[in-house]
Amino acid sequence: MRPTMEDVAARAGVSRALVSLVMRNSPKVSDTRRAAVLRAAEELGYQPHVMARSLASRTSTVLGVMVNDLRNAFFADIVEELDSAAQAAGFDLILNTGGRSPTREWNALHNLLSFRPAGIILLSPVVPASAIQVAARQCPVVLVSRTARSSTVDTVNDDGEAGSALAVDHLVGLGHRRIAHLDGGGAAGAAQRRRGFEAAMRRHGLEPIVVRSEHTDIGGETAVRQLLAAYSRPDLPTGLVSGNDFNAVGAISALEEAGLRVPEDVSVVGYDNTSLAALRHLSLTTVDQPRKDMARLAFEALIERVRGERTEPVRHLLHPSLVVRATTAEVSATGGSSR
Amino acid sequence: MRPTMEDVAARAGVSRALVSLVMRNSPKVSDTRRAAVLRAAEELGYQPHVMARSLASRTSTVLGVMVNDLRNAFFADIVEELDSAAQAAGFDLILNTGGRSPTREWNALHNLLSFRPAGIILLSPVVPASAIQVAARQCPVVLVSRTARSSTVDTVNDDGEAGSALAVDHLVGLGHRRIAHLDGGGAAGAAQRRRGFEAAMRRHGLEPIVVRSEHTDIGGETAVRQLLAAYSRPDLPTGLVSGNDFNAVGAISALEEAGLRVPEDVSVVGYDNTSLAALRHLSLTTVDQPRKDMARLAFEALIERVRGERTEPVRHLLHPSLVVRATTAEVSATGGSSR
DNA sequence: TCTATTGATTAGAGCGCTCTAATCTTGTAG
DNA sequence: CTACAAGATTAGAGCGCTCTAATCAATAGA
Repeated sequence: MRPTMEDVAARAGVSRALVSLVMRNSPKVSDTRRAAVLRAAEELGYQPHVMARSLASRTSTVLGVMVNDLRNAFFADIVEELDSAAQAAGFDLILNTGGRSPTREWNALHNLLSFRPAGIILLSPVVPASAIQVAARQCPVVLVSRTARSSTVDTVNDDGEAGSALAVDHLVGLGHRRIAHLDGGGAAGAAQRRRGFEAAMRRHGLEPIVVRSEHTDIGGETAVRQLLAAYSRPDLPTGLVSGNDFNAVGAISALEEAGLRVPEDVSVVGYDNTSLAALRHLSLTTVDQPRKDMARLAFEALIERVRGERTEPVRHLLHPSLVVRATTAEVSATGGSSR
Repeated sequence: MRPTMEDVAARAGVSRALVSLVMRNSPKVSDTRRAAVLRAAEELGYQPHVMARSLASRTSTVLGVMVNDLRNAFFADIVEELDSAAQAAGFDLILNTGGRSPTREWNALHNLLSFRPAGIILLSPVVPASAIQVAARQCPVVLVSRTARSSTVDTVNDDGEAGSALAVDHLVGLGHRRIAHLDGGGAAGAAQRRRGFEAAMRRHGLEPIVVRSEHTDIGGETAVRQLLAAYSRPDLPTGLVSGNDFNAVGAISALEEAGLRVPEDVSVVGYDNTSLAALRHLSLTTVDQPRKDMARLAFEALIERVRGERTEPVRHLLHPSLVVRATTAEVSATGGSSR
């Protein structure tokens, strides 16, 4: 059996309560006793039992994190950042996945709640708002990559409309006028990105072209094939704004397969600035969401609520930035197409 | 305050103990009472408090998972799989990251242990064996992608030597004779992969060429440049076995930059079969570690220990397989080089 | 010398649950 | 009708800790 506080107390010749004070760094302990307790604890290899502590103190150091899809590097980055923030602040992360299914996610959420965590962060959840509301009644909840109306939950999002606009402005600045958006269908944030694209195009007095697609490389390929079938070469869009990086990679494949060069014939912009985009082999121009900042803001918002320092909801809308790499260039003299 | 068992008991007009039995699906409860309790619980929105439960029962449903690096899709996949296995078996995952630093990892490990978890799974840990031993004295420990001698810990690894051999055999079968390995330096499993490469080459009566590199795309680029500088074109290796997929992608970039075509002039094989390799744009021939199986075996091994069904250590060494895609081809008639 | 006063220490209740052992109900056999 | 086994229910201790209030020791003031 692992040593308990009682064991340490006995060995140090003090009471359990004193050991408790030492373990919590209370200032009202004499140096002599503190040293004795610390030594006894060391000798026994004692470690406080967080669960017992949390039960007795009616407070929790546990933060629940639900990730919609860990495989998505975007969330993995956020989780890493949350983890280090939590560690620094003395909190422990409990993590689980929702597997993109509302049912599984609902289960996962329940599991988290049964720990009576101090707070919960949901990364791009797909459960209905009512489920989130249920959770919010039990502890502070922060949503990342998902909006909410409820005044009891905070949200952190990137401004998808601004992100798409960034991409469009960049392409227009390079002389492109026929620009298409390969949209992400029902994926999180896809609608925003599409709206931003359309608005930006209109602002430039251009006609937005939208191809329904998906946030996968296959989706990008298929969409480009559709584009190739629908337009004669001289009329083909010279600029593509993909819903995300995977989609962009697929689009590039299909373009090259069709004998079109990137960026000489067609420029392509991705979204998310995943590690994929940064690969020199691809060197994808893409929109970067400030992941670190998003994670940090989410964490801070949560902690503020946990500490009861704030009751007003907070809505962070972060500004993305454009990372220009090698898949975009000035539209060519020939009109950027034909051949 | 959230309702407790006492509240449910009061509302259902029974004792707390009875509620406890119902919550644990005990068969020795009359249907009438069970229904009453369930209804009361429902009405109050009662949920058992896992921590209190674990404290009282002296058992834990918590499994600790430490991930060396979540950003690495390989581990993300394993975690996802572990999560679903855990959920199915009624366990909860507590996760944290070591950030590839032994110190941070040691902290993370301590945090996990302070939950008195039922067991711990370490994914490619970098802490010293002694630290693992300390953990193993507290609860069952399973190591993934790391070997151990201690009889109290189980391990799950892929057979890196066999994996490299697979790559070599494939290339030799395609007629390649000058084959180089871009090794992963100090990365986990890199030594094994190199040994496997060397052994396989010798088995074929060929001289192994090893370039010290890293498990990154930059590493792959640099290594190929070294190769290009060291060999005249006709003598350049026609086959490359990279330490992992990232490295392979970097290698391909550098080759193409130098005017060499993949796979016409040089064939390249990666390792890990990350989602990267599967992108049609890259279509990288690579060695696949059976991640799902690895996760499942790790979970099973842990649960067996947790349940006390086994005390003998278990050493799973999984056989990788080769996924042939588009970056390898028969060595060309011209000798596979020059020009 | 005696009482405040301050700081250090401890007793003891209790967090929400489980578990053992005891108690209460039945149903059934004698 | 009694006795008793089997099943259903509950009392109560206790898991490892925290927290309040009480106790104790030591110094200072009168």
